[in-house]
Amino acid sequence: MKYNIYDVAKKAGVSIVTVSKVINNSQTVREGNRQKVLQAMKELNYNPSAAARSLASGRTGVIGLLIDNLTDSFLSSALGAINEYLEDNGYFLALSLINESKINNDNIPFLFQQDRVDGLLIVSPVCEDTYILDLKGKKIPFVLMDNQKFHPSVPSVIVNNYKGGYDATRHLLELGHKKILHISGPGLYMSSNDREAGYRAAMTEAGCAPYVINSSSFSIESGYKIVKQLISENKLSGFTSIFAADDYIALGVIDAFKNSSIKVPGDISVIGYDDQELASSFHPGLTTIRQPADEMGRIGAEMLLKIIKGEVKRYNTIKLDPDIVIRESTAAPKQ
Amino acid sequence: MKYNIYDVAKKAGVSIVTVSKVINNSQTVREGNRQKVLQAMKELNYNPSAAARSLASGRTGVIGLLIDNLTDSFLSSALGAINEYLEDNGYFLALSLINESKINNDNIPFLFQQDRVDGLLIVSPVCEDTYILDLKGKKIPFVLMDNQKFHPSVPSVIVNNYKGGYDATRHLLELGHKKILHISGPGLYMSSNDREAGYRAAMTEAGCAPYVINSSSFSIESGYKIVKQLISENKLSGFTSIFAADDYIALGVIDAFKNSSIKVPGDISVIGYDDQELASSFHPGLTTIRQPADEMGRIGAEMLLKIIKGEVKRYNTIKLDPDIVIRESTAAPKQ
DNA sequence: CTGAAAGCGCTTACAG
DNA sequence: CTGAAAGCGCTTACAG
Repeated sequence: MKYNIYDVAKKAGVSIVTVSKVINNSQTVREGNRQKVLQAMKELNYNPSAAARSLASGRTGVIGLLIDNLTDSFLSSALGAINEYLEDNGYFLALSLINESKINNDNIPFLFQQDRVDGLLIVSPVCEDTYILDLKGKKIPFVLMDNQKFHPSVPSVIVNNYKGGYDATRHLLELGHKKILHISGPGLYMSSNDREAGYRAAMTEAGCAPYVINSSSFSIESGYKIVKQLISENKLSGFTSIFAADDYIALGVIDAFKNSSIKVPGDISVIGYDDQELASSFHPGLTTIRQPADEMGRIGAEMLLKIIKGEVKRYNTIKLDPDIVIRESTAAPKQ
Repeated sequence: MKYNIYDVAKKAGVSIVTVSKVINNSQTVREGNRQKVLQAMKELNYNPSAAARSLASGRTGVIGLLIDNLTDSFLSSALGAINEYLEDNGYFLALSLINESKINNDNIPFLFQQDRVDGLLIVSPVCEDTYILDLKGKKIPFVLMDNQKFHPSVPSVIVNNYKGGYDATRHLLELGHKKILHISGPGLYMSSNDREAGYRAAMTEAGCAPYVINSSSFSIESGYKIVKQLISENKLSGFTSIFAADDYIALGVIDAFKNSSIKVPGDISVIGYDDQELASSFHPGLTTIRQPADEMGRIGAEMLLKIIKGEVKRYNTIKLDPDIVIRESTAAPKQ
């Protein structure tokens, strides 16, 4: 019941080479023959063997994706775009969920085997240095996405976090806020530092003094705790708005305000970062900075395929700009 | 620089058959030879070609996973367990993100090709009937996980939603609540109906009258809207607690209460379902029913491998029991 | 326990 | 535009 390329060739009355050419969309096949082959393939319900094609051609048709966290709706959205682009181009996606903390030289991910994948997409790595060298040594094509550090010789697509931080602050400034508190993300992440730098630049430019508190993690709990402590120490007075380094922190901040009967945005405005799915779910809806996840996914996948096909020589980094999404959590300060 | 099995055989001073046996962990290799082969493989940094192995053996070593949504922390946790089990057993995971609404006979997912995968894991399908037939026809082994309908002839691992609904209600009853409102999930899902049935059984058993409102979706927004409307129509009075069909609904419910200055659990208790990551993030922490996601993932993956290896003849459905996780959102009713 | 031989199903120069 | 031939790198009976 399972047919091979010889069965198709016989049925179509051509050689297997011609069948192979039809399978591979080669232009050098007479239209009449192409039709005969197509017809035969259909009648036999023929599917070329992926293994045989890989073995003969040296290509696998699979792209590996390394990612350590899927709960993030930003990543999940990027993943959707990647998957779509890849399928459209005849590749398919193999997943490696990694806990980066567990990676070391003895424990190189499964997919890092030359013949398993044609290329690798590495999403939001924290300690990318660990494998960049390994990958380069093995000559496996790869693209970094949403990476923290800048690697001049590695193709990557990242988001302009400086601009995001700047725009978030500008939004608050334009509403009339002057005392704006920034809750920054973990210093481990370049994105945290960039967002903070954007905030500082906007503040300085406007002649306002920056105030920054550091959050130990991008989490609801952390935002909640920070605000609770600020309130209990009475250090919040004077601030009319908060720019949180991400939506989770912002959500925790707002939760703390709700539990303390402080109105958002009536008493204080809050802006987040990422436009997670949750940002629009609670009331008030969270004003935030949207990262172009879909675009990032598509561009990264596109870049990788180009590298694989050898259409690209110079590796470059593409930096995408975020947008602001205005909802209800920000408003002009009370007079 | 890329070596094959002949290079290893020559270096080790044995035939390629012996090398192959070492690769495949065959027991019939003299220990001394095994060591020589292992040594040679190491020195040459040899990796067997996955494509060649697939072609020769007819096995691919990849398991396809069909899933349509990754933002759910329940699924994401199951996925982690699946991934781990599969890697430990030498398989690797190919992902197909599908929008089930787009599936039809002309648009059968990519992975449904006999020679691409050794088997398929189908997680939380809504309209599984569409492909069960297709898959059976193609004789691709598969396991359904967290499926809605009961398919006697299909191996699957599901969670006992009836028991979850019953236990959630019992918890409230035992705290002393009598007027318990249930916000049920979309009727499209079997899980919604089962949870509701569990609720009704517990209520009836306790001699309490059930009250059910239907939520059109498992979402924060929906829970929020329902409660806001209940409050505005003054229909909430009398109820001392709410059992929401999932955590998202519960979170929306609590959010609405916060915005209306109704205290949880002081004025009203709320229990959710799923133990999403978010359940413990907000204040008060949400009491909820935890689904054994890890266990489900591992058992499903295990089942599939057994089927693939032919170790299983009878297909059966495994039903797992959920646990209750008690946090701060439930308490005894006010006197 | 070991190995010679056949075969898995394609693709890729190459010659025509 | 077409096809004969070689080769991709393994696994699997089978015989010894």
